[in-house]
Amino acid sequence: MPFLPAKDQLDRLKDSVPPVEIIDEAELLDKLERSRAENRPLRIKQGFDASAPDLHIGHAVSIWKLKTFQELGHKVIFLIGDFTGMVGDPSGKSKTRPRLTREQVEANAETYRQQVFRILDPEMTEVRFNSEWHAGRDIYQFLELASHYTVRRMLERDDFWLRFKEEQPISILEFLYPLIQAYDSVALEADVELGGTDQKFNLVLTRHIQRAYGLEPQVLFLMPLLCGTDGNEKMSKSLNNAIGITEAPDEMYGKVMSITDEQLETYFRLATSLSMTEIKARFPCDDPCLVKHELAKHIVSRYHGVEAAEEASKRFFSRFRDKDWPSPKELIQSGHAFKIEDGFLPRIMVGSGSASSGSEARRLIDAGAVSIDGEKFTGGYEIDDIGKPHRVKVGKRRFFLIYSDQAQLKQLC
RNA sequence: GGGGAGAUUCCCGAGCGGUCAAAGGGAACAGACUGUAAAUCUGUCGGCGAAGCCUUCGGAGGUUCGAAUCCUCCUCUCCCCA
Repeated sequence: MPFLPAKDQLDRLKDSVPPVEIIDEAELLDKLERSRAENRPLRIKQGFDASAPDLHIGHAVSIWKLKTFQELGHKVIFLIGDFTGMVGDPSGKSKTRPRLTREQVEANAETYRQQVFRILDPEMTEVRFNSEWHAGRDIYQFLELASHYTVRRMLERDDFWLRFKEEQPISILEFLYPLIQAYDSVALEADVELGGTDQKFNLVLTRHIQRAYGLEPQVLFLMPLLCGTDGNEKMSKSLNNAIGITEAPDEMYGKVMSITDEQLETYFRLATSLSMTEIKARFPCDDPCLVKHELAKHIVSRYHGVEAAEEASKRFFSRFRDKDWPSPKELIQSGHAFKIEDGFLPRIMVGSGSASSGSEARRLIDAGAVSIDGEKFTGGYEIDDIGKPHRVKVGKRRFFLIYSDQAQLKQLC
């Protein structure tokens, strides 16, 4: 497949979700020209931490951009930071992050593959691990790498400087990390690297190190960060504000519905493939709820298809607007049916996963969060009539079915 | 190497011998309300078939009728000096 003219490629790359910054655009054009002249795809790299293998729609912002590069005929290198994961990054205040074992890294890598190939084309993707070149390096090579940068410049990085001023610990290892990462681009001879704007420092350092090793520096694509569903922090699984790209349609839909109204337009811009004109046409809007439903459908269909999105939307309406309960059949099919021995509710709730301990279950019951067959449950902690199946609701969105013998289930189906 | 400060529940952070399962805030969960799993208000927020009991305040010992609080040692962090 012949490559498009450099300028056309650049236009495509700046379309849809444009990068916040390209360092440097002229260099990129030059690389694109040469790649076209030599009929050689560019090597487009992005690195991912091996310790947290769950990709969310915030990561997806730049993964979709990788996809665009693939569509233009370039090669994507999906780098998994397994070496760095196995060393164990001590950053993050008090607790040392656990080191990953070889097995965990393998398992995480597999999880990554499953997730990332929902977006990327496996044929044009190279999955690499940075232990390939780091694991066997001797200390001389390592010291040489370390000689290319200074403490002062390292301290320029915002979060280091902040922690330094705040008298927070910074381990030497953390200083070394950006260098280790930077070497990845040397080993891979990357032409372009993508990353969030929060990675700017690390990525700029990468160019410096590539030059030090006699390579042409890679072009950086700094991609915008997507805010989490809470509306003020960057999306991250550990902050519990993330929408995973493999989450079930209903979960995904509901989570999109829980974003704040202020984030609505940003989500349209960063998490859908709609053009700027299409998005602009919707704002300012006087019915955010309606537009949010539209957004939810767009996002769900991006990962699960249009049909699944429509289904999820219908279920959302019936469950939260009309307050319908799922039918027994649905509950059985989705694995939310539990056989019980007796009617002691706290244990039933723990068994069904709707409470993490008996104490929590009691609190939920006391707070009036539990309904059985449509009625708020107020009968203490014991269900009297266990001779027939019951539908149980805990809070707004946890439903399950309980039954005491198999024959009852058959009747329901 | 010397001197000083500190480590508290998911996170931040008060507590400095009994009234401590530990203030306050954030997160989370629930209830009410709604246009929504937005916003707002209210409540809950270690475990136990719940009477009472058990386990938690960096780790290990000790003092005391009684320790998150006092003592000893250890581990880790920050600051100042070298």
